[in-house]
Amino acid sequence: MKEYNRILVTAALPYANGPVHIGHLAGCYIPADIYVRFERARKKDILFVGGSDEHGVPITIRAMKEGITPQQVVDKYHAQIKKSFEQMFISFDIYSRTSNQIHHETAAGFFKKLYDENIFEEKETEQYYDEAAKTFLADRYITGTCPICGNPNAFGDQCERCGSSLSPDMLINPRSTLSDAVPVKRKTKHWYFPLQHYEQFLKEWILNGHTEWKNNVYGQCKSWLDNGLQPRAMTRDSNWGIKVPLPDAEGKVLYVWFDAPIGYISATKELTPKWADYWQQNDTKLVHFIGKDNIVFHCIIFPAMLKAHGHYVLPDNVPANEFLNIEGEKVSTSRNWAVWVHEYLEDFPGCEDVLRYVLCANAPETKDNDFTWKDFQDRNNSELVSIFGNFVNRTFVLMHKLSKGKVPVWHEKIKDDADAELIRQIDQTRIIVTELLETYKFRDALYTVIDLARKGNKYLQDKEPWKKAGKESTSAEDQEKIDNCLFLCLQLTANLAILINPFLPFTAKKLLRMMKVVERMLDWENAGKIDLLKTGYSLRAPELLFRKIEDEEIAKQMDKLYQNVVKPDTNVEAAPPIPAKKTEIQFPDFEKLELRSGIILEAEKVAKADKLLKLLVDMGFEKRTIVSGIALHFNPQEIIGKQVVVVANLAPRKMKGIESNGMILMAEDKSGKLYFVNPDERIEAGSVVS
RNA sequence: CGCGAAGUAGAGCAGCGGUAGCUCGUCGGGCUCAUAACCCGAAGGUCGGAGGUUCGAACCCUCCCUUCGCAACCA
Repeated sequence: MKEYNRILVTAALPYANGPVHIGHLAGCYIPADIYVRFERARKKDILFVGGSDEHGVPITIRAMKEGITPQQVVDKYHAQIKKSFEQMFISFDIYSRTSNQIHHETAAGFFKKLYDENIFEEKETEQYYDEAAKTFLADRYITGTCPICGNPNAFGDQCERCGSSLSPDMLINPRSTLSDAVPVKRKTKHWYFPLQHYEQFLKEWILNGHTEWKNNVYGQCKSWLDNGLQPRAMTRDSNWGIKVPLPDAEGKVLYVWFDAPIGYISATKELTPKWADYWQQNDTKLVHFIGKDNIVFHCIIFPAMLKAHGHYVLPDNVPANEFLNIEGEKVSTSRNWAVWVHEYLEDFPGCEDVLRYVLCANAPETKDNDFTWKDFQDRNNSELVSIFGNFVNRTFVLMHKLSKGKVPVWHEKIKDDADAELIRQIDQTRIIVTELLETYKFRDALYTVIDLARKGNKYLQDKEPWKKAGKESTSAEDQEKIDNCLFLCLQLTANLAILINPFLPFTAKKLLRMMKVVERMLDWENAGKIDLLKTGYSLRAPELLFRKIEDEEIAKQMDKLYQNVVKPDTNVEAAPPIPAKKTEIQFPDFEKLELRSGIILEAEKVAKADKLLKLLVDMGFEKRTIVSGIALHFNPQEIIGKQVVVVANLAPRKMKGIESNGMILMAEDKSGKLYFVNPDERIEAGSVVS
């Protein structure tokens, strides 16, 4: 393994378009923080940088909707997010923001260098433009009728009803979601980053060089690399973002995924004049903590950018987590199906570590996991309170009862097998936890620490010091046994403080206070030692580390979750009265349509497509193949012989490799059920409809 | 459509060719210094489904199903 002399840790930049929820914490901030605290305790030279991602179209749209400026939007959420992280003790060395001057300069400079070296390809394309909102439209902001299933509210990139991926050109009657205007095509120029030139390099670096990366990360990278990389536009038409630093680039900004990862660099610059050591010295270990949706940007695009720029180090690892669901359903900020961190902090003051614990113990490290309030309560009450907290508490209570509140003497001569085994376990735990943390297995590491407390409980139970002390007067021999037992339990408590510190820093602090020792004791090199608390040292009275969480509190949270959720809104589906919204047309426009009646002769499902039926329709003068997205509504057998109306002069289109020559007219009710449109009596196939 | 990841007891996970296991939870018993730990015992699984390879499959192969992610939002 490579020797590193310094470590740079980044956590994904949260988008300053809303508050953070527990999925964000579980995804990358808690794992990153655990790792950083661990390495700091090992006295490594390590920096932890992060910040808010404050550019991109959704912010401008939110600003428009709320009638404020984009800057006001990001100011509000940046402050809120930063505060949530601080309160959760996420120990960033700097939490910056991409709207900073220094970031604008850094990102623009990065772009300019690539431009000057002729790395970009300039391309002019036609894109939809909203003349009312005076802006180019991202695919997502164009809606229209889905050509596959007829959903009138399909988006330019995807139809959410039938799941087909689309491009804006495929939409029938496209409209802008911003102004409802009919978008027009306009020419626009953009700068493309030729990812394909870095394909060989990336293959070598990742597929051969980083086989240790997590399955989900490695698999995703392999998939991209095997499919071949394409040039990717690194600029956008917008006025909110980092201006493209070229003379002929009015109204152009950097693509957010070009700008955001450079934010890691800018934040480091802002933090320290020695930033270049962390980014440009080969002996730096760069680690990106992210969620799975971000894998491609951190493993493919950003490294390719860094490589193109030159001089920069590439990530040593990208331990991406999967997603956290809540009560069985995926987090949705728009439906308000989320547990917001700022609300948790209000509802459970002093329980920051409980959330840190639960989100780590149940972290989505290998697959999507589920957060439930019941699980939250159980883990708190049985693991934190009953096992960890209880061990510490009974140790302290016994120490005050049986050893006058002081660390007792250790009598080496009567050390027995149980003592030796406990000492061995303490050191063993240190070794295992160290290795697990080094390999980003935080869930297992945390379990191992809790398990040590469990072993402590067992040791105490087996020794039963309270029994020996129960008599009128305790014999000297018994007192020595009590001394040894409590001595080891206290040393174990000190070790627990060190080992739990990366995970539960508030708890570690409390333990320090109870033991009246300084923060330095938490240095990782002290783990495994059994002379951390000196004989004769008097300790404070125990304070409870954790409190029980009652059923009512959980019930309250469940109510809150279910009451505040935005019901799948029929508004969104039905609100825009589509027919009224279409622009008026002239008779010649209508005349262009050739509508004819036909009769379905054959119908069969199209293989490997859920929604498509392949139909053979008798048009009188000919028989035509038409592919129609109605398979979810009709069985092939029952529609044979059905009379239909066909748009006969629609340009042919291939679907699933079958050429479709026309379109069957269907009517749809509010529930989405489809009905054939046809003459109310049988007429000759091919008859003109007008 | 395709690609990637995942699907093992109520929950969370391990096992990845040789009798299905761990933690929590549930039920019964013992013990009691403590925010009821610890000990003993029990219930609970056709290891997503169907085929195949093998003396033997949770594990290897094939097909299928479900969930999540996937290049202009998103941990």
